Amino acid sequence: MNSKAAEMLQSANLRQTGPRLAILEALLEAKAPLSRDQITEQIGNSAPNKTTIYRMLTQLVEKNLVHQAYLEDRTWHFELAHNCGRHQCHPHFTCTNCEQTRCLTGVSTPLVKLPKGFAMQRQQIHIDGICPDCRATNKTKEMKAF
Amino acid sequence: MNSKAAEMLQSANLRQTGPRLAILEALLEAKAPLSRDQITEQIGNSAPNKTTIYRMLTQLVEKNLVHQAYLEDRTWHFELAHNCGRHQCHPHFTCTNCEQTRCLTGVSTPLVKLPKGFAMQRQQIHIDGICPDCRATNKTKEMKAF
DNA sequence: TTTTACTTGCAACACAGTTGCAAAATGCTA
DNA sequence: TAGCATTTTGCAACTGTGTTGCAAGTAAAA
Repeated sequence: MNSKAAEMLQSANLRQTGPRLAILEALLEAKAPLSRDQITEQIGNSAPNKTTIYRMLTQLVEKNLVHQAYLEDRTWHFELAHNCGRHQCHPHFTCTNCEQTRCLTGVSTPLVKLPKGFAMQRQQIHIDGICPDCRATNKTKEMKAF
Repeated sequence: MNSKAAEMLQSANLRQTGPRLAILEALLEAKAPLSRDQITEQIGNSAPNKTTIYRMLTQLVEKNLVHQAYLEDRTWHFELAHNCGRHQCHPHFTCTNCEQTRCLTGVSTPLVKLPKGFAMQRQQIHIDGICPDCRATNKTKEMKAF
């Protein structure tokens, strides 16, 4: 039993229900941002309806417990709001070969200096490239010309 | 007549057709990345079918004449590949009040230093916030808490 | 002008995410 | 503990961007 999930629900003033605990536990175990589909898969047979998952995630985002990023495969990905600064999360890296997205939590990422008049709420950095695994095994389908 | 558009088609080895010239001219006139819908609107009555627009944009992206960004309103936005470095375009700024996206071509944006083993192909920076116009007129629907 | 290959438009489709509503679960109150 | 108001859930139908297959149209080479 993961009581961290229960704690988080309590701190967000949300009722403790099976579906909610399952979704939070999936996010707690994840090492990268998960799509709705990946959450369903991770939970398995007892996974809640997709509508429920989206609604739950929306609530968690509102409570600032979860961050969402919109990736180029046209799906939202969700992750717990750990390791995130006031104005930005860590950067995300998507491998153009294996198409996995991972978090780069260790790298330094200065905020862009905006021109006068602009007010920043959030800065997101997204990097495409080849991940170490794919480079090592040299299984790249095609090295795009860059 | 915009002969720049014709030139671009020639350099890309693409036949000169009405729809193609119209799409390119729309992009040439634009001051911000355009969605497919905005391109249609800009061209007006004689706008090509949406399938044609998507196919044309895909070709232009392959020829590296156009860059595309996937914004949070779930649509691709396209702009000419001007002012773009080898590994990154300028950052994009989306106002959370008026929901307009604009290019920040003047700001300095260092590349993130990736951990060992990662190879960068492209870095994209996206910033959410309030644009000067909305701050000046103070018409913000709601200032999100940040 | 003829021919060939490329382009276009249409209709049908795919698919992530949303909405309305009725049924079920939660937890508060008596 | 039983009853009740409120929240949560699941289902089905829907929305809207973007894609695909195919037949008809067009550019430009021969």
